[in-house]
Amino acid sequence: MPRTTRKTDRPDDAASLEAATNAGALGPLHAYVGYALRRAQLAIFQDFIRTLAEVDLRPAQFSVLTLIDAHPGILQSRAAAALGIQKANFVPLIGELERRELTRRVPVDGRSNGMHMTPKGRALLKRARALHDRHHARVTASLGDAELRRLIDVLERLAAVDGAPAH
Amino acid sequence: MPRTTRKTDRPDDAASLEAATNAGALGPLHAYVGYALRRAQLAIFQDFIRTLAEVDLRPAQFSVLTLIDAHPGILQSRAAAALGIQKANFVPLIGELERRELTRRVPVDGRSNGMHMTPKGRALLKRARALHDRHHARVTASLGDAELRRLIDVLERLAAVDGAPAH
DNA sequence: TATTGTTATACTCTATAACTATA
DNA sequence: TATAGTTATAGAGTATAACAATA
Repeated sequence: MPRTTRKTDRPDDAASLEAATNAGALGPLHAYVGYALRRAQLAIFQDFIRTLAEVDLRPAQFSVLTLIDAHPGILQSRAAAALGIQKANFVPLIGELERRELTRRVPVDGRSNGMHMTPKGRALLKRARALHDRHHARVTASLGDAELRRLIDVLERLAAVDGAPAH
Repeated sequence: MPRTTRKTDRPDDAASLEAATNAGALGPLHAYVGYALRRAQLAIFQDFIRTLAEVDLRPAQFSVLTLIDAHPGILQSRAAAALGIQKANFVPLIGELERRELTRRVPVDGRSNGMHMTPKGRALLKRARALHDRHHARVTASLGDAELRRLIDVLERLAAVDGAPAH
């Protein structure tokens, strides 16, 4: 049961943010896109993290494997930039993947590494992707097909605000 | 009515997920709601953090001030729970706000504190809210009014997946 | 000179356990 | 016995600076 705030029943169509205020327990926060985004992202990631625990992967590791699988031989620097991860922080990330023999670094010239999946990495990614797809179906269960497409479209427009890392 | 299951309940979702694949530089990641959510949230928060820097507030501090202002006297524990912040992590957060004389803790019984805004806190929040509103207008500039309402609605449904912190 | 990968470091956010004092 | 607040601590994630080797 969602909170019967029946006190003030005025239509209150003011165009400002304040209009949607005083509704829930969070006050104006309820009307803020950034706040709603953060809560949704946290909730979904929590589900995703639990989902991936079965294959001992965290979201960032999953995204790296997915990217390498889609772009075999991609340079370390390109991969890091594409995912919005600092190259310095990327080093221990792929170091762990390589330690587990899921990926391989192959020098392409004296200073660059191409990144590749190992058979073991491909096998694990296949399992992880199956888990992800069930997770994805679960969290989007309340959304229609068109609604989902619109959501992704809107999110990508939002991500394009100035200050977003380029990729 | 929510779910548009046209055919059967078979894992068709996975197939449609793959369909939107191979499009961009990120491979399948482009079709994943969680990934799109994370990128959008990061981009918007980056803009928000820069926006609030002018009043030396971080997003969490802004949300605490907003909550206290909407619910004067709210208990520390209730506030932390409402914002999805661990009570242990809430202590240094409000300690800093109190050190800056923006909020005040008033004991209501021997073990509970009611939280209140100081005049200084209200004045700063007013400035912060003006900054926020400009930020909000900026990041939602590409969205129509109805689109914005739909987005918030969808995000709140997504945040309701099992595993989300209660509030 | 600019770029790739690397190390070291620091700061924020988050999570847990354990303690105290009160109810 | 349970709750509110606190302390301490550890783990992620992220950011910057500096460096070596190479282009």
